[in-house]
Amino acid sequence: MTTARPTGDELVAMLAALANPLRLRIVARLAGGRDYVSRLAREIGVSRPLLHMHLQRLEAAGLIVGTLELSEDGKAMKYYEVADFDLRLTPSVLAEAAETLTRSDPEKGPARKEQS
Amino acid sequence: MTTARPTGDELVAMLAALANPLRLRIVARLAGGRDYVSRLAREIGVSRPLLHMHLQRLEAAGLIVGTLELSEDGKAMKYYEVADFDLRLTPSVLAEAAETLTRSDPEKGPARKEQS
DNA sequence: TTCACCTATAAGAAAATTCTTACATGTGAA
DNA sequence: TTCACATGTAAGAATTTTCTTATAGGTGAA
Repeated sequence: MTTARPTGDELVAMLAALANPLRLRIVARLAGGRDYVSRLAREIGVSRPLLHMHLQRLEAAGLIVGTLELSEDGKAMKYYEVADFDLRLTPSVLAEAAETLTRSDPEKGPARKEQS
Repeated sequence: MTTARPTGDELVAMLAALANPLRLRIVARLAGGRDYVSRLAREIGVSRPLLHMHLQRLEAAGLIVGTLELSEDGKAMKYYEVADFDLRLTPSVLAEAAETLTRSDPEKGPARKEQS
């Protein structure tokens, strides 16, 4: 199971990734089984470039995982599947996560980019 | 406790409301006790109009509740406190929520605004 | 009256997100 | 070769979100 105690920044990234109807439907679809990009695009009814962007966002947040595989007839297929996450959101959980936020903190100067 | 099974749209609104460092810190602060707008703005180090906007966003999502009260010396004070929510995010929970999404569904036409 | 508090909103700049269109690569089969 | 698949990225438009600044109203006390 993925990170039950993410840092504040990680949590924000996860929430932001899920806070979008299309991405929520993508996760829902993948929860029913792994799938590759082109097929997923057809099923959901979205252009491939757009889906590609959303998949990257979800993967960056650690909510899905992609694997590049070769099909029997030699085509490159990128399969995605959901990560087995389990997040709980309560006021106290959020309060704890907020303590590890590094961005947008007026006290410490805003949004220093983390380096490499 | 607030809505353990929100609709897809409600869930997206909640996640969007929490997917912001400043709003996360607002919730964290209120988790430690109720507070009124001006004081909260000073403590967090944000302008009042900006805080006002974020508070509205959080309240619209049902994560905090505001009450207008009169202080002893007759001033209007708007107190906010956290709602007692408890959300669990797993692939299957999200899959279920996604079924009740009304916006951005290519099949049914995108994002019809709900009326009144 | 003027000041120090409290509330709220509007207007516009700035920045981030979302989406489209176009392009480039590769494979196997007709 | 050309077609039908698969992958990916880049550029710009359109939209939304974030933030600042300015404005307006209220109370009580100096």
